[in-house]
Amino acid sequence: MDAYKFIKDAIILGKYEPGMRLGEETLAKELNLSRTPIREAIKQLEAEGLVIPLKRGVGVRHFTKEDIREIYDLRSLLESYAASQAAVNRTEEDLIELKTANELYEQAIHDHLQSDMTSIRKIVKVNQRFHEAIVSAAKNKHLHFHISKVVVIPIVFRSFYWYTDFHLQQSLEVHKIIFNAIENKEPERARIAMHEHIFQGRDNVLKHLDDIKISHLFKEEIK
Amino acid sequence: MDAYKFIKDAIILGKYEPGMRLGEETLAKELNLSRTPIREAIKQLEAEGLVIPLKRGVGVRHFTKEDIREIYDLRSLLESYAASQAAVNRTEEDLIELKTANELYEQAIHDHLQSDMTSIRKIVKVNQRFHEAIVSAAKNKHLHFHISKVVVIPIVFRSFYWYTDFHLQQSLEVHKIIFNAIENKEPERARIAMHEHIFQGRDNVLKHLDDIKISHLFKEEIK
DNA sequence: TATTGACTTATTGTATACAAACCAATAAAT
DNA sequence: ATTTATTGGTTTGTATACAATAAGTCAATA
Repeated sequence: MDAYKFIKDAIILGKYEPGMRLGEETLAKELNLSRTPIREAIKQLEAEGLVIPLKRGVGVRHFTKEDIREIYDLRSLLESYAASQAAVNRTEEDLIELKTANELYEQAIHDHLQSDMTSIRKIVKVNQRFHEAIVSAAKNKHLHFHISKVVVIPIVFRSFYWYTDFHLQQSLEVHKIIFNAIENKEPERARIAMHEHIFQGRDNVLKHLDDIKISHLFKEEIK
Repeated sequence: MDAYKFIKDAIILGKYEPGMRLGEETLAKELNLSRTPIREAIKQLEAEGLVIPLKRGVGVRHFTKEDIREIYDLRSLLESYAASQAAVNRTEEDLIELKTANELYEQAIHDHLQSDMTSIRKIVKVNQRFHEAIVSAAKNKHLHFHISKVVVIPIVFRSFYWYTDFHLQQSLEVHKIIFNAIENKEPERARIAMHEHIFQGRDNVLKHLDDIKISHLFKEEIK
């Protein structure tokens, strides 16, 4: 298996504690590979900022509350812009994908049962699909590239864990507004709605993050 | 010497043609290193998008006119935001650095002689210092991280080559406006000025880029 | 008891050898 | 003549060995 993907997934799933020292040898054994491909994977992950060099070896990067604030600011800036550009550049195909993603999202929320992890994961997935569709519709590959790097981080600290039914309902409404604005080619309305949407998410996360360390509440869901 | 730095500098200086196939062995020989550290460097550069995997080996990424448009859009978005945030978060120290950078910029432009490469490079350098100071003053490490990746690319295709005296004079004026806005804590004015500034740069580059390939007009300046 | 220094061990950095994949060119067959 | 197969050389992918360096440990001394 590909070392880069494996380690990245492991980080996203929270398999490794932030700050925890990962030895090359250990990772190599775990993956039945030699150190060489492991090192390359790590270099890539370093360049993406998911992993940092430690005294000896590397560690999953530990994100502070300050980081979270900064990342959401940045993400909001980028995705709001993507939404506005989507409203300008979207094709009919984009619109179809957007519509599908949103219908699936509505469905997933409808089917959702409080604190059922399977249905939460489903929601996370279709939510990602909707956001991805918007970024695609914006037709800017470089924007896309950078957003994809920024978006990973909230996943690492389990932002979705704190979704409440109220928040989900609210999200659904905003998604609809965003879709509508993009459909009707109203960039400014799309931008504002997206901005609001992401800040709702941010506030929701920050509320639950008063100096608890964000680590790993989902150990059981890791194979 | 560090392989990552070496190769990156070589790309920025235009030592390698875009799309040109770079073999690991060749690079290794050039640097008196084995392939192992070279491969790591390449993986990092790939993650930054400066280099792409080719049929055989890697190549310096070739940026099209479309890329340039996208990159400047993105850069403008990010740096305008940085300017507005700088106007909010700047400290007194930031202000001093900003002032210094701007005075050096004025000096450099004043000393500038048409098409003298040494003085052009001087201008480029202090210009970078000014922009860097703004991003620092914005106090958002993640924003900083992504801007630094975006900013490299215009350097790769020698945007400064086409600076005219008129453009330089214009730049100086805008720099002053930006500084002023940040000093007086006027985020919106800073944002707009920065946006305008970067778009002037963009238009200037695009004007000169009608499907010539941007490659490497400065071979002689490379050791 | 704390601190320094030497020694031991663990971990990364680099080189190199070999395996696998790939491209190209040439030869054979239709 | 055109297409397909085969083979040779080049280039990357992976493993492994060894060198360099940093960390940890324990004892000796202040």
